[in-house]
Amino acid sequence: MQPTPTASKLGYHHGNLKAVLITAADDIIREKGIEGFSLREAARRAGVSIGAPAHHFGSATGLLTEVALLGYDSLGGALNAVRLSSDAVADLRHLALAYVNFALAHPGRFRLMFRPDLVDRNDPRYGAASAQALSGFVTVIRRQNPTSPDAMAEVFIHWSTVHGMANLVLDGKAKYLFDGATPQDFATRILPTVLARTAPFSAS
Amino acid sequence: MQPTPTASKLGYHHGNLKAVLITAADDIIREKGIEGFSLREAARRAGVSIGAPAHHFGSATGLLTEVALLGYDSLGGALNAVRLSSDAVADLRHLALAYVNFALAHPGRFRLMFRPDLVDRNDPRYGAASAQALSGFVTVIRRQNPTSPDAMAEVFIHWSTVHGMANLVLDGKAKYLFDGATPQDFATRILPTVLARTAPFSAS
DNA sequence: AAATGATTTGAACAGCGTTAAGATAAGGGG
DNA sequence: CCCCTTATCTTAACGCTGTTCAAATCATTT
Repeated sequence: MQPTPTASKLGYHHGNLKAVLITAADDIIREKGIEGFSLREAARRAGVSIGAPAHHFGSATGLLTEVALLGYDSLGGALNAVRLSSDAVADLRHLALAYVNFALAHPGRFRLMFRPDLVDRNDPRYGAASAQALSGFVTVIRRQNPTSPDAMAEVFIHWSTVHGMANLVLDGKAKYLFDGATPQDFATRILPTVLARTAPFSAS
Repeated sequence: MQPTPTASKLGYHHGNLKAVLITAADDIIREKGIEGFSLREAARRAGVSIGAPAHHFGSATGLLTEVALLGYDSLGGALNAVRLSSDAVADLRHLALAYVNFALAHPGRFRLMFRPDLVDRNDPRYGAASAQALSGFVTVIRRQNPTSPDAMAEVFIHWSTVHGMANLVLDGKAKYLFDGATPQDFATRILPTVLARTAPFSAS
């Protein structure tokens, strides 16, 4: 089992404050978005004093970095949940759909994950979490074209496209192109037809 | 000439406070990024009291919205400065290059432009500014395929790709794929070769 | 039982955006 | 020319924020 201390509730030391603060922060971000987050509110929800988080995370960035890492895990989970076929083009479309849907389903987490001012990019776990989340794209590209020396360029292009779509939809920019479409419209109706228009990249 | 009042300097009313505050805010964002901005510092730089901006902009969002609109203008200028040829694929690559280079050259403005929590998306000028900035993409796509009913889908795909690239490079994510490449490396060396791999979309 | 080390508290500090009441200047109409 | 209206700016206050640090508390080892 986890090294969960016996005292899971109150007391001067209530055992797993660190974990409780992380889920509190994640809750706030889900409910009110990144801009609604504050270190003090996280402490309040954890039922602890305003100075307590500093001991575990050093600063607000430290706590938010944990939430962001959690976000990369869940994005990786969503992408790795798509069953790959033998059709690379179809696979890439499914991955794209999963990526955008993740952003729409977890806007707070998604936005935080790509806010360099709020997370510690030097955390060694960060690169690993990023790479793991993208492993699906790498797998498909590599399988489609095992010999290409710059398969990473193709991964980057695909990542850029889906990441750009996710951001533009999330920011409400798509409505300027697709007259007044809501994000929900977009995910269920527009995006599949858009993705159907993407062409496979020219094989090298 | 502009209705610039004679008193360009001090005095209880120093005439063009509104314009001065906008450029002060733009300066701060260029120097210290969006997170380094504060309404009070903008007031300080304009040599005016901390409550003065409220009268002209209502809130910090009001001032930042002006800066963002200025950003859309400059982005539009950069994109409209690329000379279009008769080769649609080449044109799209040049537009992509200009888009990413704009983001790298003006990271503060660029980030602000896509921060829905900091700008007033309901400002009527906002949609117009967005559309104008993208007009280059629309022109090229439309010319390549005048009859397509959903040319907007293709515009959206291109916009997504370049917007995603700009964000990923700006956030330092590209280094995970292109081992330790700096943003400068990326703009001058990597991006052109990456763009060379993008394929034209299948004509409908 | 005593000492050590890890947690948490509580108070303080500087900075922030916003608000409202008052001071100041500019301009128009008698 | 003077007064009055209106726009502009100052000043002070409120509540919020993240960070820091000495003191208090508890768990654990010695």
